[in-house]
Amino acid sequence: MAQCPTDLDLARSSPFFAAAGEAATGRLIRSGVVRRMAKGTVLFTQGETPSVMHLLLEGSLGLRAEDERGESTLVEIFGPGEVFLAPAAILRLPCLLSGVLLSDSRLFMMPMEAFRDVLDTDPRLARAAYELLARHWRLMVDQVVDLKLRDAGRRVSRFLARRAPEGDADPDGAAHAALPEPRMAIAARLGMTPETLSRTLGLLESRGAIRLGRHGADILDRSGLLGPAPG
Amino acid sequence: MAQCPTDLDLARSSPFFAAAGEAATGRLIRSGVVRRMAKGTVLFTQGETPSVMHLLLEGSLGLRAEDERGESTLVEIFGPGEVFLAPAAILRLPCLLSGVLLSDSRLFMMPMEAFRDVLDTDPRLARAAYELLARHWRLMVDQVVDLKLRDAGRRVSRFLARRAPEGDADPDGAAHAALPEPRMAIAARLGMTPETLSRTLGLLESRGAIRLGRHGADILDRSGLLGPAPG
DNA sequence: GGGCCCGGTTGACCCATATCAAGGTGTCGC
DNA sequence: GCGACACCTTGATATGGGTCAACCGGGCCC
Repeated sequence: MAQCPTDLDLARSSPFFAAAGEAATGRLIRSGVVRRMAKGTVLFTQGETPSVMHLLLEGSLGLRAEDERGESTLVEIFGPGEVFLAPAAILRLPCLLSGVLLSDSRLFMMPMEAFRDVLDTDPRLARAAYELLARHWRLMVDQVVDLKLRDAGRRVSRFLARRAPEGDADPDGAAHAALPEPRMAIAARLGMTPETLSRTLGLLESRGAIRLGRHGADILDRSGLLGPAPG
Repeated sequence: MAQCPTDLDLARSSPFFAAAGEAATGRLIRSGVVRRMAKGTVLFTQGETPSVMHLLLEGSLGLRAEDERGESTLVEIFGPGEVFLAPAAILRLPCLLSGVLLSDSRLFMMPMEAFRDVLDTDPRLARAAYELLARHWRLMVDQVVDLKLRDAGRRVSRFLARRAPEGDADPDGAAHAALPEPRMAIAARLGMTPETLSRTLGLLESRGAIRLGRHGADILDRSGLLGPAPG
């Protein structure tokens, strides 16, 4: 009940609510609550029709898919500021994926009904929704291309490069890519086994392209990451 | 210039325009034209900012991705009724993919500016847009899961099963899956080489699950398609 | 109608990555 | 501080599917 104001301010400042405008944001914020949840918590489950939408304030969430045999993988890893379940909410369909917290997190949760009500009446929320979906569609397309066209080395390299801030002050191009998620999760996201991820990171380090640390990697030589040239 | 009325009626009856409502549909229809284009035509090119949106009336369009080395693949194959370039239009970003006709086709083409104008003012078009994007997002997620979790045999089997009408009258479960696209295109869509696709289809046929024809396959035994059991 | 060309199939081989199996190493509870 | 466990890495082997090359077969043009 007693929600910390800073949490709600954080929610307001997320890209999604920023795009949705004051009116819609106010209505949605009033309808929801902020909660802290532990690593491993399953927020929604593949095949179930969700009843709450989630905005991640802090932490990390993985979208997990399970096939008919019970094998599972991570389709995407999202960080703070992201909103989930919009497609299921919009299409009134069961979730395609489960949402699992990869670290202790803080979330803003709003009832799906409230979201749909505001979506129907507020054009700016509709706009925020289609912009969000367009962005997420592009993320998935990028990943399909990655899986079809690039080998393990290039996939890992691209993943590291995208995690490291581009405009780094260091002229050497040194930048830090945080990797707080378990290796297993990152490997699944990249469509490979943890063993292959480990070996690939080792190779990159031995070439001097990166330096591996506890919870991340320093990128020492961006051009040394596995590019188009044979790896 | 002289647009055939039946073409425009066809456009009106597409799921997208049906969801967009009369007003928006009328405005968009007036702003665009119907054109016939030959197989192989590139409607839009990866990296370029598009200026027209396309609605496929008849034929087949492939979304092609090319990586930094010039290798390319097909991310998705779409049939009549589908609308393309919505994400690029919405985000005002260059195309992530090229659009190539896989067969002679008829298209309705409307200027992107018109689309954006109506999108800003008509809530029903906004709704059609986010429903379209939500659906397309789910298609891409499904494909990522396919690529990460299922082997070639299962991918081909799922592809055939989805192409064949579910509610078939024949109690044997016999149904026809049309495969008008070149094998090369289908193989790329499924993330494999034409050779592997050919061998996999051959295997399915030798098991009596399908019968291969000129431009399609009859599914003789749905349960004989490669399922969870070892292939 | 005959030859040519292109998409498709078939076969032999190979490689990237999965799989299986130990062996580290840091962290957390006691 | 010490044990134990979880996570990660490293090593050896197996394999699915890619690659390369030869071989169809059918459509099309002359």
